[in-house]
Amino acid sequence: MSQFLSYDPAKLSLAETLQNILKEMGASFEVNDLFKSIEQPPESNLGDYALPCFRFAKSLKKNPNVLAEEIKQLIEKANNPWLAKVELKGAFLNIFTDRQKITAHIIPSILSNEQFSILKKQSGNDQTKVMIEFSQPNTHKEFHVGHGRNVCLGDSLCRLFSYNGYQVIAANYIGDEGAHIAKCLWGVENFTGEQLTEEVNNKAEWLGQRYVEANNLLKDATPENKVIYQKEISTILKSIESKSGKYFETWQTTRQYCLTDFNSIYKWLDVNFDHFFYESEVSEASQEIVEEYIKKGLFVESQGAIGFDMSDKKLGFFLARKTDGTTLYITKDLALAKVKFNDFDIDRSIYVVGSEQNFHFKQLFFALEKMGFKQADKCYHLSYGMVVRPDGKMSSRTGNSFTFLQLIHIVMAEIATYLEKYKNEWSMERLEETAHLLAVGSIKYGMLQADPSKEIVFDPKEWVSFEGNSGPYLMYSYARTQSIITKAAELNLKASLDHLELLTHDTEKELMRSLYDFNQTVLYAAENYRPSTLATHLFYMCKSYNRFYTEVSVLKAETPEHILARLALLEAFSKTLKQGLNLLGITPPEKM
RNA sequence: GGAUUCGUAGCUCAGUUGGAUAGAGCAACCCCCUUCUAAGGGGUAGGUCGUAGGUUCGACUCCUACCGAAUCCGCCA
Repeated sequence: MSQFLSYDPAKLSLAETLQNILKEMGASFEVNDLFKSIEQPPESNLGDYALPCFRFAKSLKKNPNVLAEEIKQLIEKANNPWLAKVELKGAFLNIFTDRQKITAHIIPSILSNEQFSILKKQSGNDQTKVMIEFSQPNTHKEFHVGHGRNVCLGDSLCRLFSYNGYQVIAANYIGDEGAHIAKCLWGVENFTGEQLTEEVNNKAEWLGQRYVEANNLLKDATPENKVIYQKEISTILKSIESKSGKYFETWQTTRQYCLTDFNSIYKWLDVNFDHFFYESEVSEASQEIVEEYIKKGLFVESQGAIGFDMSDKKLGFFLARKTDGTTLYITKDLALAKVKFNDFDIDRSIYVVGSEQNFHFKQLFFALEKMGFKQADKCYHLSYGMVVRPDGKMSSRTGNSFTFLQLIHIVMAEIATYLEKYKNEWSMERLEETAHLLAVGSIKYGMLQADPSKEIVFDPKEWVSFEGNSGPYLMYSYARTQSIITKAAELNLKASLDHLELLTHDTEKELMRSLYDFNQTVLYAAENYRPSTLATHLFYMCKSYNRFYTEVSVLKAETPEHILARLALLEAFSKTLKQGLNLLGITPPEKM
């Protein structure tokens, strides 16, 4: 188990030394536990690690300040090769690592790529199969920026889990059935404008508009008309669900239009799925589940409908079948979960779904538990906040939303202006390629740098401002490394590990520390389902790099040895940044 | 009415699971391109961490109450 901590060998070694010291004193602590209680001082000049001694003082019944002094002396006596100096400040011990040893460890480890497989090899996660379900768009509706956030989050999560050694199945669950589609097709039937043909661009958007109109028509209808309309819609829904009749055919073609549109967005975003589930696939199974659990007595009749009374758990009533005999979204989720557990043999199931469905998942997971699924407690709902407009919420029902394609166009326009400086130098193809990479990186970073649980206020003006903490800033930092590396190659200069002891500048030490902490951050990001912590770390890493860039010169360094050592650091940074961006789903261009 | 989440600089947000003097980015003001890409770097200014209690060596972080916001609470997904 303590092997798993070897992504930070210095801290692990310190924890082991500490364990021996405390044992001598008569207190027994696990290495793991001690490892966790070693912190980072508030400022880097205070040291590399900090150890508050209060808890040890408590269990040894000693004065914390006195104990800290005792521990300090024993650490010094232990002669741990990773450690250089210990300073005492109240009950805090500030510990300085041996710079040379850290440098000699981290740079070669990164350059050989070993650093990037430590977690995969040593985490012991390789026997755990995780299914991450995300995106879940509804057909016959536009794909708006909120859906975009979901895709970016889910994709990054897949990459993070994979990096940490898990077997990952990226799953999509398409909502291709249900009342909203019946409404949409009803809207299509009542629509007199330009019809949907092969030539229409963004067919999902066209259908989404019909859906909005249908909703408005229903809302404004007289009570008598409303009854008629509802009946018509219900007829359409039944035709779709029974997979027969004229509406079934319309459903098939329009559904396919939407799937094609979605796939082109996934392709643009460089997001891949291992498996697609469809709501229409599980509707029959969901009916069977209702039957099965009526027999088992879990589901009961109530007000003409069927469901599961959870009011004693403050979860209200789980509605499984409507009075008209059709099932609901949540019923299909029961059937889908069963397929996931039984057919895919997964150990963990993660659902990336918006926070407005928190209650839905509480009901769902509780139902699964009571239905006897052992994996129910291995289900996790990664809830994320909505993307809202500065003037309020977005809703595809009212049409008050920003589509993802609109976002792409806004960002692309801004990037085109920036890339004009290469207009005469680059081919059209290269310009387009670079613009694409920059747009994807800008959007993904924007979606991921915020804590998932919080709302994102989507202000188009903010999103095209590419300064400071933004995707382009990180990609620009990467491009700056490539520029130097290319020039070095032209001069026949090769990074060398022979002079690493020359890396003593403040900015070099700061950058090194940031590289050293990379794996710790990635581990944390996956365990907490928070790509945002990785995004923040990468930002600080680039901040260090850009300071390094302005304060010291690589190619015009003091001595030839300095050039070679700095090239090694530069390459290590470049590789780490590229790996980190990859975990966010971002591929930086080599030049921008 | 109940449940969940949230409230940190003018704005947008970090804050390593309870640690030391609360940090960034925008916006404002002032510096730095004959020097590896200025989408960069440095600096100034900006704070009663929603409010009031509690828990302890120590609270932005945990507990309670209140104020405010968002979402959800049976025939939508």
